[in-house]
Amino acid sequence: MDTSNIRQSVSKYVSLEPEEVMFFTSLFIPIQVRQGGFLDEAGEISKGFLYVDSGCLMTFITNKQGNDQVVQFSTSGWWTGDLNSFTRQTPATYSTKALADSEVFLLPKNSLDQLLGRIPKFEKYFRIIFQNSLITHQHRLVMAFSATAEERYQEFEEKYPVLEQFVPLKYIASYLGITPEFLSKIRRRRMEK
Amino acid sequence: MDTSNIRQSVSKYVSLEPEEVMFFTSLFIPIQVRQGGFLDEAGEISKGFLYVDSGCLMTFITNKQGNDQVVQFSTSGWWTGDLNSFTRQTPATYSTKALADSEVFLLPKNSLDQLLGRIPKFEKYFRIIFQNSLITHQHRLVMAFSATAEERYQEFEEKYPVLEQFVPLKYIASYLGITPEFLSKIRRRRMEK
DNA sequence: CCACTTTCTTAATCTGGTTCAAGAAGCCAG
DNA sequence: CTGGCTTCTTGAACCAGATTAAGAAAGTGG
Repeated sequence: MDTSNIRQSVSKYVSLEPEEVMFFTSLFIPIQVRQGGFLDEAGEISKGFLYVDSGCLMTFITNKQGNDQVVQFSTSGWWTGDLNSFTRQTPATYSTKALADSEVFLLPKNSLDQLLGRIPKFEKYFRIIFQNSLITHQHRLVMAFSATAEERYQEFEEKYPVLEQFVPLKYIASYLGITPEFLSKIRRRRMEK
Repeated sequence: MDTSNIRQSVSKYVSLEPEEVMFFTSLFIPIQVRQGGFLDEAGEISKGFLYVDSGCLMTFITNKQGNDQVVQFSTSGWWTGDLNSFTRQTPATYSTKALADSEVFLLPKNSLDQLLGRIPKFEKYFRIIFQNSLITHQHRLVMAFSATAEERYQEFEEKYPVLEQFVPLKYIASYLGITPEFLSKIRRRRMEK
């Protein structure tokens, strides 16, 4: 499997020596997963942190009522996984599955520890990854509380036009924090205008 | 102003040489702020990243309807600020003000850049800070979408018993994503049981 | 210690979004 | 091509929480 995508992602923030590149790419476990396949399952300890090379994943939690609540969609170039389970090696609350045939790099906990120990520059890389993700999450939280479902849907469409092509609407509804029925209603209201 | 609190926070994740401690403490600007005072204001470029040494701050956004939507409360040992404005030096969307007389360390952008350049160990420190904050935000998002206001209030009380002592209820309501009137109703419902 | 402002509560009414139920439309696997 | 599964839509009844308005309580500054 080709590592050019992830190497480029890293080189956007830190520059590496050739032997460092060799080392870091050797730590990843490449995984090919078919649509519907799972990469991590709630209840088990997270297998690792996940880099999406191609395809699309969703990370979600199954709540008490038995509904899947989408926490994040991840397309190529994104990291995902259950951070808490991963770092503390405790049973995961989130599951991650493929919404399309995908190519993923899995970075197990001890590999990340090795990586950070040997090439501290990766601390910077992940610091920036987490920082950006944090900014996004803060924004989503504000939107969840102060925007209507319709406004959230509109922003979603503008931000992730590609996702709308192939992600089932019920998952988009879940990501937006509404029921599929209501998303349907919003979409119709739209068409009528 | 005493830097022992923040030095301890850093030493929890990275160990520093004495001269490194000297350097990093020299970069912070200590600020004393009275209850109600502002540390950052939406529209302006963030003055810096904020470490709360004592007291309590709240970071919030004023939405179109003119209501303050609380993004975060920060008590001693917490970092806060408008990360996006801070890193990109663009006008802030969030404001930060003191909910009690507070002692704060301000770390301006160029000081942080210097710090990370000279002592890369701080990349690790902030990587962990952001990572933990991200985990918390993901959880809050899930709760926002799949728990009732009452459940969220209960969790808030369990997690931040101290905050409830002195933070005005209207801000707690805002943090929970509900109106003060509804929080009032929840509280009464509680008492009656 | 008194006016003024802010916070908190209560109650009535209203609404964005849910729930339930059922049909229509896709989408495979055999 | 077809039977069965999952997704999507529609509509009616319903509910969690918002809005509006008004009074009570608590700060706070002069």
